Amino acid sequence: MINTTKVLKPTDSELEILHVLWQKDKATVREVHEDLMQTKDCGYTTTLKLMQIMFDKGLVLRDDTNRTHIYKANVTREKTQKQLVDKMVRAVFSGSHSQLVMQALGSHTPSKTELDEIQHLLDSYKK
Amino acid sequence: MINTTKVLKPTDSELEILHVLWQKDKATVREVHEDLMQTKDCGYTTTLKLMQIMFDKGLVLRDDTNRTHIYKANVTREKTQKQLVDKMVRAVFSGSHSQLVMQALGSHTPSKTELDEIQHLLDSYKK
DNA sequence: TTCTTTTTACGAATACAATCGTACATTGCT
DNA sequence: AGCAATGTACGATTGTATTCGTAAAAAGAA
Repeated sequence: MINTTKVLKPTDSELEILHVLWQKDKATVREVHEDLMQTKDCGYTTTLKLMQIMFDKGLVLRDDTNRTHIYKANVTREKTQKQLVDKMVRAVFSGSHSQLVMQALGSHTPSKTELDEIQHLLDSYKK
Repeated sequence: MINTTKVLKPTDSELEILHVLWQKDKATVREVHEDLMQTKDCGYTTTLKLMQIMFDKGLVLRDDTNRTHIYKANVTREKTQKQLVDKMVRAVFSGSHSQLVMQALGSHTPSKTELDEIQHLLDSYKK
């Protein structure tokens, strides 16, 4: 039996594309590329190639019924974030989640709303 | 005038070495290697080469007075952690620190002590 | 139909991280 | 002195991420 549940860790560029797909739900290469161009500068075929690689890896799905393929993320924002945070906790904070929390909290003042959200989560642990 | 204040982002392997150096303060390649071998498997020259690269990058300092060089971290744990967390916040959480906090907090139950630490930091923001 | 545009597919170049092998110098032991 | 062990330097290899150029097919415009 082959293990097919291999972890799919997106690279930095792949993450940029996933952000667009998470936001748009479905999109063509052209649409993703136009969006990316707002913040980064690269050729159309670069975006295309990346999305093809992501398809090979299983990071995205695509509908190739028509000539212009429609792409869709095949990993959720939440799972991906959790996966990358866990990796960072292990590599940078020797496995201590709360050390990361302290660092992230300490380097940026949260707004009132954010403060409340975090407090609420904290309270749920206190019981 | 050359800009010498370039950001030094350690790679995963370099980070492993930095952890050892942060813990030991000063160490030889041999000492770092022995330590690393507890968790990873690679040859001595691999560790040596990595530490030489880190020296070239300015990530570590070394005393080469004697044949056996003594290495020392040239970046602090705190600055490095902050730098990597900031990068992750940008790449994975679109710049929202509190989103990262929520994710890190939500995926792992903190101990009583950790809870108190976080609460204390939170309280300092509430005023 | 003919020319241009759009799109996919794919090979190639470049850059960097990580690993190792080998050469050579120094140290210490017999 | 002779030899093994230890250490540094450095080139070579491998793998992966990123980027781009080019070819070919399909679609659309003139």
